Order: sequence, then structure tokens, then C-alpha cells
Amino acid sequence: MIANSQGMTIGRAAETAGVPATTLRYYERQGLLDAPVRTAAGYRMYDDQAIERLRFIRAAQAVGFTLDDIRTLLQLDSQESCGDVQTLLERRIGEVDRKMAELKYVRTALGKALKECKNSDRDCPILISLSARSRNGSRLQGTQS
Amino acid sequence: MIANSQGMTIGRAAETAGVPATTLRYYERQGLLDAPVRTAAGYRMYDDQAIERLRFIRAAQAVGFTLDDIRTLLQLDSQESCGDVQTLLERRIGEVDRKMAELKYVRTALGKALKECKNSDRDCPILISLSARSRNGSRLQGTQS
DNA sequence: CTTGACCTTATAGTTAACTCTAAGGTGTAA
DNA sequence: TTACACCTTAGAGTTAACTATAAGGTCAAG
Repeated sequence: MIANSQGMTIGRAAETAGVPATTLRYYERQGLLDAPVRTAAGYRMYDDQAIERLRFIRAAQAVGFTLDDIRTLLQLDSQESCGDVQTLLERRIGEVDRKMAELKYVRTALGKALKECKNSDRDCPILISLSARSRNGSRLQGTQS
Repeated sequence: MIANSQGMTIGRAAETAGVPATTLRYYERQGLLDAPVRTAAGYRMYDDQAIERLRFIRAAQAVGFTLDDIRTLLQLDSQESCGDVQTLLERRIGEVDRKMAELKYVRTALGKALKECKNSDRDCPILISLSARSRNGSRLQGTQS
């Protein structure tokens, strides 16, 4: 083992978080991860805090935030006044809630399709419920990024 | 008005769904929207069904599905056996549920940050809750496309 | 019968987020 | 001490999803 008190190497960290090591370097260049401490040989050493941040980044990204959005979120780091931070947080939470609603719409559409699929003896009626038939009772809200 | 019994022109359709008209043409080229009927002059005419499908696409996209994923979803259109369709649907629903969990994680992190922000008289403690402190109770799974 | 806001095509350019390549240093096990 | 799997950098290349450009046709209003 190279070091242990310091944390883990980029490879271990990457494996732990489920992303390629190259992506960690990329995130560092992009200002999403702090530059970690280095061993004498110049190896990056990551601690649990960094892993946690990485997971936050991936979770936020998985639900549609851009790295730019996420950078903003992470940079709330007390460099602005608390009032500004609150405003920003509230805007982001609004976005998250909107995404949640959209996710529910998609989930409902898929669940409905699956149920119909299971109930039908033949003649799989799937797309019908996704796009064709839908003029009856499927309200949904408009979307824009 | 150019036509009315047939539906609406690309501009109106785009406005209705809240996307640029160019994007509708792009989706058509990519096989996400069926080629619509044309007027004698060659204008595309969209009906409500097309708008509905467009909204499904945008909603699915907003929650992190790629156009490729969505094409697959939409092409379930009874060209495969019902069993295959069910398998595919179940996989997709699993994905949606995973995304939902990640969304909740992000939502919780932001909500917690906001609450702390509101409770603090000074010294905005935001990033701490987003990445530093977080070693207590926030499980979430790793993500990869 | 022209103006101007629409529509058409084909094709090139852009942006985000990686992902790879080349050229080399490090650490440990046999 | 030599393999071999790891790590380093700088910079080029890729992919998805648009987005813009050029060059032109259409339609209702004035």
C-alpha cells in the first residue's frame, strides 16, 4: 500500500465511487473536486470527504444537472452572503421538484404500459399507451430545460 | 391559417411543446418523431398525438434519459413479443426508480442546506452540509450511464 | 405584387462531458 | 532487477444533442 493515513489513490477512489479515474482528474480540472493532497511521488490521495462529494456530483448529474449547475451548487461554500445562497438554493430546489414531477410522469407512463402489457393475452398494446392513445386522461406538464 | 383539420405547423407545434422548431426536425431525423403529414407545399403538419409524444420525450430527457434510451422506449411499439417488451419495461422502470432515489438524495441535501442557512445568524454553513459533514446517513448508489 | 414571417433542405459548427494517446515516473512481488 | 500494474502530464479526439448557416419556396396582409 502506498499510503493509508492519507486516504486512497485515484484508482481506489474511482472504483469506490464507480467512475473512471480519468473522470476524477477531469473534475479536478473543472473545479468540481478540490485538488487533493499528494504523496511525495505526486500521487493524488483522496479521503472520504472527497468520495462523498464525488457521489453528490454523480447523483446530481444523474438527475439532469449539468456540471456547471453542480459547480455552482458546490461553490455556495460561504463565499456569498447567506441571503444570496438561500435564493440560489430555493431556485435549485424548485428545479429538483420540477424534475421529480417529470420523473413521476415517466414512471407512471412506464408502469401503466407494463400493467397493460401484463393484462393482454396477445397484441402487446404498449406504444399506444405511451404516445398514440393518450388523448384521454393523461395530463402532464410542459417541459423545458 | 395554413390548415386546420390537419393540425399545426412546425412553429406552432414547437411553441406548444416549448421547444425550438429545429429540434422537431432533428428528432424526426433521429427517428424519435414520425414523419408528419405534409401540406401540398411540403409543410409539416403535427397533430396532438405528436405533441404528446414530444412531451414524453422532453420529460424523459429532463430526468436523464438519452435520446437513444428514449428511442428504445418508444420503439416498443409492438414489434417485439410482449415478453421482451415486459423485460425491457421492467429494466427501464428500475432505472427510473434509481434516478428517483438519487433525486431524493439531492433534494434532501439541498433542503437540509437551506434549513441550516435559515437557522444560522451568521457564518453560512452551506458547503459543509453538501460535502464536508455528510458522513452520517446518506446512502446512495453509484451511477454509470 | 411586394413585404415579411413563416416554411423547406443540406450541411457545417458548437458545447458539454468525457475519453484517449503519448511519453514517462513509481512501487512491490518474484 | 525486472516485470507489471499503478500513477503523472499535456493535449488531441469523440459523442450526443443540438444550433446555426445558406439558399431558397410559401402565404396572408396591405
